[in-house]
Amino acid sequence: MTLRDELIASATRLLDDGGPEKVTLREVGRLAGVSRTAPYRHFTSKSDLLATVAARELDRLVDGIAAPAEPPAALEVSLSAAMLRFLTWARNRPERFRLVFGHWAQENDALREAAARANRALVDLVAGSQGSGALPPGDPWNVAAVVRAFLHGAAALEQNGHLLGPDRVRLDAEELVGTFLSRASGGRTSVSARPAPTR
Amino acid sequence: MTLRDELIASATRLLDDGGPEKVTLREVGRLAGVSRTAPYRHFTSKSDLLATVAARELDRLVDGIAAPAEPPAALEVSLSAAMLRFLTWARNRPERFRLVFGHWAQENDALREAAARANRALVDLVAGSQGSGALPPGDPWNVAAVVRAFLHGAAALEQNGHLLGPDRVRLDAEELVGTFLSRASGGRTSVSARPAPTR
DNA sequence: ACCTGAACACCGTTCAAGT
DNA sequence: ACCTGAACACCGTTCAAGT
Repeated sequence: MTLRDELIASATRLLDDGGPEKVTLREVGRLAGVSRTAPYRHFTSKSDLLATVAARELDRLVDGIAAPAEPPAALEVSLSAAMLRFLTWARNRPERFRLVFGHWAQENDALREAAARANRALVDLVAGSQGSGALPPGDPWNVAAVVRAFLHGAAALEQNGHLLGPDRVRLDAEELVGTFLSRASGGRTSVSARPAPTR
Repeated sequence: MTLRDELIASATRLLDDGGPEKVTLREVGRLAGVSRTAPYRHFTSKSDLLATVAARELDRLVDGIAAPAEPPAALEVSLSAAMLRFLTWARNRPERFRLVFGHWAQENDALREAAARANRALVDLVAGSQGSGALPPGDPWNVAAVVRAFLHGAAALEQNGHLLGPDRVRLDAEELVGTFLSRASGGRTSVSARPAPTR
């Protein structure tokens, strides 16, 4: 394991522990057994280090979510399962979710590439679901963007406590997936499968 | 105008200019013609100051968006117009959008109250649209949460550059509203009204 | 009651210097 | 080629002291 990888691992641990502001280069270096300026030989800045963490996590996420089910499932079930898996990930790794899908002023090549790959995987799932009638027809990029927006918002609002029901009861993001999909399909299907837990 | 209001105005200006990290208490004080520790007589911390800015902006937003149209419009047009207005606000005031709907660890009373008010306004719009058939039936809190999640995600992903079409063309959040609403209503209506610009 | 100036404990980043 | 230690220019926050 190279020092670069060690630094990424340390940064990820600190991120999970207390968000980006807890990821100080001093502590990252200390955890890797190195000085506080050593990270600058491997990353141009703290922002660059975090972008690398984000890119790695997004790649991992796509691998975990887009993996074919065992045994192979119908495509609309795959879409629903993928959506639920995404929400589970966002809930279990809130800091990573916020980092990966947060605000990136100057973008990192690896992160942009990972985002494009994630998008393609979703478009494929959506197109498949349209073919089987679980989603209505229409430009798959547009429909995928609606799905993506819904998922992102559900995860973000749940974390921020903005997903309120009557009397400030917090709503469950997973429950919304059922509402979303049944409305989107015009009542043609109703899916309520629970996802296998992501690692 | 009290010093407290002056500090809020200064903080808002700095926020629009360069995000929360540009809102330094030193500069907030300087803009208000006061020392850098003076804000601590009016806010317990920088975070408390920002929460107050967020609460004010959210109140303003609800007033601007939930205002009855002139002349009065059908309810489903109101919902569509409100959604488009929200997206316009988020695009024109990206830092305020991120602040208001960002991560709030220790919540502020005023902000929580403003969020509840915004939620109620949306639930009313959704319930009205269900009554006129523009949205399918179902628990209005659930349907409103889906609408809210979609809107939040569309605004956030557009800002983050994650809303990609084929060949990395950036998709238009407003276009997605049409897709979202026509799918949600099961093709019963198709709305494409453009909103009046928010100030 | 409200404000100030100095001070404290942090940051990210740079750079000359070491091996 | 890679790492270090000191230094710089910032932060938020505290606190004794002023009016």
